[in-house]
Order: sequence, then structure tokens, then C-alpha cells
Amino acid sequence: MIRLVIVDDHPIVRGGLRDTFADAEDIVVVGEAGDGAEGIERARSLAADVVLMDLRMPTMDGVAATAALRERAPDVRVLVLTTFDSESDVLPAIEAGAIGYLLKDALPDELTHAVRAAARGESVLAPSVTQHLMGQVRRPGAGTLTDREKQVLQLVANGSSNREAAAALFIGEASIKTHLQHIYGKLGVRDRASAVAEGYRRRLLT
Amino acid sequence: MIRLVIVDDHPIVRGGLRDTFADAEDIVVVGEAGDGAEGIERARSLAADVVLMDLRMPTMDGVAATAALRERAPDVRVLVLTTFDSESDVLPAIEAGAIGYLLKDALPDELTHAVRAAARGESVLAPSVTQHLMGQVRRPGAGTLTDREKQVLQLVANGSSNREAAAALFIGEASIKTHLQHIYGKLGVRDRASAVAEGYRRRLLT
DNA sequence: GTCGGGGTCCACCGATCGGTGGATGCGGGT
DNA sequence: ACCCGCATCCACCGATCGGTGGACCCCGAC
Repeated sequence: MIRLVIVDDHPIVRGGLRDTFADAEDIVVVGEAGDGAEGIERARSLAADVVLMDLRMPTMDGVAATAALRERAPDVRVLVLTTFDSESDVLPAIEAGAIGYLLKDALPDELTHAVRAAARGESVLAPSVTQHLMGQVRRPGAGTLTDREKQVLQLVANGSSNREAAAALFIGEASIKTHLQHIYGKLGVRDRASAVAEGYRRRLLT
Repeated sequence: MIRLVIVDDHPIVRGGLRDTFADAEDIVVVGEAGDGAEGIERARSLAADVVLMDLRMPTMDGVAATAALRERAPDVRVLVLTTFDSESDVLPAIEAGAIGYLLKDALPDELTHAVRAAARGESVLAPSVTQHLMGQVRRPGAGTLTDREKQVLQLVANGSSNREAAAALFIGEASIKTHLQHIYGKLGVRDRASAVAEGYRRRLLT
């Protein structure tokens, strides 16, 4: 029997998860928590096998909680279940010691399978997360924007539209779009707003 | 006769400006420079009345050059002429001692008038810049996003579309749009990408 | 010499965003 | 009692963006 603890700050989400695992005869939800600190306490006192961990939570977030659990209760497997799959969420969570990373659009079936896999010590990743990870290894130089790309990103961060950025660099609008596509690919994002965010996180922008 | 020095790293822009002032009988362009350090030197050695200063330049930017000029040649009026009007450009430039702030979409006529005004010690600001400044005084609490607005901005920075952010916060897409409009107003930007940038600059985002 | 990466450009399309001008309800402050 | 800030929601529109699948040129490395 797999002893599961659910950590998520939304009661509604917790309810949905509880229902999901009600059908699984080999999984029992032994506890719930609304933030990271509480989650750590529950996981330890209830002798959890697997913790289903949200990332964005008040007071103590999922990454910090995961890291703390790895330290204080190394036998507990932490399975991240969150809404976001940007690199800035995925990589810290993996580094912190999460054994799996699923997105909240996962089907109930996928969820129960993932919990069983986690209990066996196997890793389960959402497809888009897998891509991010592959991107990290496939391209050792990934995250290295060219000078031109940095210029474009800086202009976008300063409020330029594609047209304005093109004018500022004396090139065509199409080139700006191409540069941005390359930037999205390298940073693992889908739009200019999160590209700017990643730019600041990686200290590419001022 | 007003002695003018042009500081801009693009030769083409310098050329255009030179042409612009060729028609003004009371203004003579006595020198040009391609970066801030050079601009300071020219402004002093050529006894400039007014310096037309670009902000984004290699090696020494316009803000640093303006501050240095105020220090070492307080009689020289610095008139900023740049492409950008985000708060993070405007405020430092004004603080550094610029007497005016124009955008590069200004008409030649506006430019010559502004140079004459600067020579007389009067301030000329581009309309959108004036708005930024007024925003600074009118709202002492400006730049203070509400908790909800910070949540929205954080989600946008993490790559959420409006729809996704709405789902994450359990509210409607229309509310996300409204929050974003408020955020744009408070941060003095026009789109989500530069809102994210301002968020990082003001340390509202992680 | 050719292969790959960087930079530039094109067309087309659907999706999303930004702008505007509202409206409602709640709570705190005067 | 009233007003204002905050949060929520609506509709409509044009502008912009993101996705795709190319293309060309230049240059340096192998």
C-alpha cells in the first residue's frame, strides 16, 4: 500500500486529487497540507511513501519543501504536480530532488501511474518537461544568446514592438521575429513576456 | 548663436540631426561624438551650449555622461534624444540632470525649438515623458502593485497567457486583462513584456 | 570544400493581446 | 453616509504576436 500525502494550497485541487486516488486500491491518501512547511511535517509524521507537491504556495514554496524533505526524510519520494512547465520552475524542482514532474492537465490515470512509479523510485515526467530537460543536455551552450539576440531581447524588455525593435536595429521586422523564435527556443519559453523574465533570471538583461 | 554637440552612436542618426540643424540659422553643430566619454570631451573643448544626448550607447551611456557633464561643465545643457520612453530610462536621465527629454520620433521643428528652449534653460519634454513624470508625482504610491496585480504579473512572467493566468487564479480572463491594464498604468509601460521587465527592475518579481 | 551557425528576409494564418468604456460588489476611511 | 480603491466581469475592435516552413548570404571550422 502506497501512503500518499498531498501538498497544495488550493482546497479544491486537494479535493480533486483525493477523489482521483479514491479509485486506486493500492494508494491511500494519509494526509494533506496547504503549504510547504505543513507538508514536510505531514510527510514525516505520517510516514509517507510519496508526496504530491505543488510548487507555487504561500510562505514556503514547493521547491524549498522538496529540498528540505530530501534532507530530513530521504526515503520520501517527492512528485511535483504543478501548472507551470517553464524552465525556471522545472530545473530548480529537479535540482531540489523531485523524482517526477507532472502538470495539472494530467489525466487521473497518468497521475496514479506516476504515483506508483514514484513509489518504485522511477521518474515520470510530463512530455513538455522532458523536452526542457533534453534541451538542457542536448545544447550545452543553450541559454547562451548571441549578441544580436541579446540586443533584441533588451529592446523587447524596454517596450519595443517588433516593428520598433526592427527600426532601432535598422533591420526588417521579419528578422526580429526570427530572432525572437530563436530566443524562445533557447530559453524554453513561448512568448516575449516570459523571455524577458528568463532574461532577467539569467542576468542577460539589465 | 547656439553651439550644439551631437552625441549618438549611430552615424546615420548623427547625419540626420546635422541636416536638421543646417536649416536653423541660430544653431551651429560644432561637434559630434559616438559615445558618452567622447561626448563629454567634445562638449567641454568645443564650449558647447547644448548637448543632444542619446541614452543607449556603448562603453559610456548617456545617463552616465549627463551626470558627468553636470559635474564638470554645469553650464552645458543636456537635452536627451532617444528612442525609449520607459520610466527606467526617463527617471535616471532626469535625475542625472538632463534639462529636456525628447523621443526620436520628434519632428525637425520640435527639435530645433527644443534646442533653443534648452539653451534658454527651459525644459522641453516629449508628451509621453511628461505623462511619466506626472505619474510620479500624482501617485506617490505609484509603482506599488496590489497583491493581486503582483500575482498576475508573476504568472505572466512565468509564461502564462491571459487564459492560463485566469485559470491559475480561478477568475475570469477579463479580470486578468483589467489587472494588466492597471499594471501597465502603474509601471508606465504598454505591453506585458516590458511590464515584466519593470517588475524585475523594481524587484517585484523573482 | 562543404558544413554549420549566425544574421537577414519572406508569406500566411490563427491566436492573443491591448484599448476603450463601461458595470458590479465589497470594504475601509472621512 | 459617502466615496474611493480593489477586485471582478463584459463586449468589441484593430493591432500585434507566434507558428510554420522556408530562403539567401557570409564566414569560420573541420
